Amino acid sequence: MKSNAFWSVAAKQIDLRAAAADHGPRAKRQQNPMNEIPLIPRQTEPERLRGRDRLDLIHAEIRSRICLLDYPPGMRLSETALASEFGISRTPLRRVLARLEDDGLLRSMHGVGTFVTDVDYTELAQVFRLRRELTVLQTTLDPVPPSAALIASFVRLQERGRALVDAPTARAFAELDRDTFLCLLDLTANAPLREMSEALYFRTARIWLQQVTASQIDLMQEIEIYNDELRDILRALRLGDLDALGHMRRGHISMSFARMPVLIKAP
Amino acid sequence: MKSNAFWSVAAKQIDLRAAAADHGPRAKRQQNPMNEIPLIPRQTEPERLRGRDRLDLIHAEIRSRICLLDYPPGMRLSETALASEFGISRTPLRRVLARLEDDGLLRSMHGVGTFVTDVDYTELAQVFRLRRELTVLQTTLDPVPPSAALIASFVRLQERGRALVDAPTARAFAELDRDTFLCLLDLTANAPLREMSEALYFRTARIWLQQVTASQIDLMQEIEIYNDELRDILRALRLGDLDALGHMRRGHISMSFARMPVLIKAP
DNA sequence: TCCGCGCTTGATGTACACAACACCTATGAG
DNA sequence: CTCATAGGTGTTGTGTACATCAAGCGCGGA
Repeated sequence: MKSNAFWSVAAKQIDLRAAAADHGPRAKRQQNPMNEIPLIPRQTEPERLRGRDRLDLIHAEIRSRICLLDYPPGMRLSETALASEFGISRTPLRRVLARLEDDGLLRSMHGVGTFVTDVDYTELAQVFRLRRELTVLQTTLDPVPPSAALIASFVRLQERGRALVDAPTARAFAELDRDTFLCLLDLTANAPLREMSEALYFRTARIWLQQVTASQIDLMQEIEIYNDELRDILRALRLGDLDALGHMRRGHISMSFARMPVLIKAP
Repeated sequence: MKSNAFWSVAAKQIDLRAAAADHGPRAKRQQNPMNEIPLIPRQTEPERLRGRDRLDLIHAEIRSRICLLDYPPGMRLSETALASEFGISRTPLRRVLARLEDDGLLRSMHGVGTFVTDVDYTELAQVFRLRRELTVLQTTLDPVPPSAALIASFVRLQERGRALVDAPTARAFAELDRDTFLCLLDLTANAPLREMSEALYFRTARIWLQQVTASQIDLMQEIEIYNDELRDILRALRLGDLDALGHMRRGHISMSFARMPVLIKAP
């Protein structure tokens, strides 16, 4: 009997989360409209996807668990346990873990185990410096005029940010930041830039949450700053001034890194 | 009996090529100095590497074959044939192919086969625009002062470029361009930037060679232009003026794309 | 008491057989 | 003669048993 704990219990929140946040983990999936038109949309078991889509969903799920510290750095992941949880064998699961290892989130050692990686200061600084520059490119390289739907999505994000003041939660804040990032990724049509920016974001997103949890960063102050940032971005979005938006985000990212307490100095 | 045609016949050129060009396909391999110090350097069978290094070598080899058009776009690759050639099973080979698929060089379809991807004009233009910007970052983000060894390597590259005038070969030109690119990648210490730049380069490197082979680009003219570029870069290297180097390269990349005849317009 | 060696144990990595899938071809009905 | 359909055939994807490796543990000797 396959223990489909994931597909039955967690499928609801996953579907919601993935549908909203999964803008493009594999951007190379071009739509094949003629290929599969199920005459009867099998809603009896919507949880069982086919082929590569299923692995993409599992990839996004494990990545989310790592970035939300459900799997904290240094934790060992059991391949057999994960395989049985997702109802698949070790072979396809290992493909997912290999991708996560290429993303820099996991590291597997023969005979020892698969561990969630930790981020040292050097890597963190390098990723932030690169993200700082790529943020500007996201609004200057192949810019897409903000659509009404995008602005509407952003208004909802802003409401989530305001609601966060009354019920401050580090995890909800991290999810908001992730969804905001993915939403703003639609401002460029450059597919390689989108893929790389997304990979870079998820590579260090957990560090901030880690420090907030350790009470080394003031959560309320961060929420206030973030709401101001959302306000600024929405103004620029409504004006269609992508240049201003990009440079403001560059400043915010730079300051966000500056507010981080330096954990470990490079030796 | 394993048909070790690759490890015995092609091992020599592979070792040479990989040692010179393989600056870092997997940049996350941090050196573990204490782990393996073979007391007796097993030169009796140097071809059999262990664990992940072997897969990295196979990955670089297949990638090289794709970019040098040994495997032209649209060609079908047989998993069983490749596995037997490299003397391994399908399981670890499929991990290599999965990475190549993530790199955008392969596409495998269930029940049909694994094919070398073709690059359409939209993707080519997006990659070039992004590479154009990243080139500047390679000399401004975490710059490394050019060492004497780097300049010496570059002098050798320049000699190869001059020798190309007397014996013009598209393939040798492509190899020179690849080695030059990888050599200049040492000018930045930003590991994520290096990884992404390298991935982007190999994603579209074959298009130029494809067009030269089709006689749509004048090879001799390209060689002359390239030698001028190498001269300019070496001047900037000797002066230590990385800013000038980066912006000159940006201009060269931009013109290189402009000289390409437009194959297919986006529909 | 401390060091060293070998066994046990559990992990990842690999090989192989089978399932799922798509294309091709032949065959038969209209 | 044409078209549809069923089966053959070769491919990729998956499941499972086994090989390989490293860390922990216990035992024995110095």
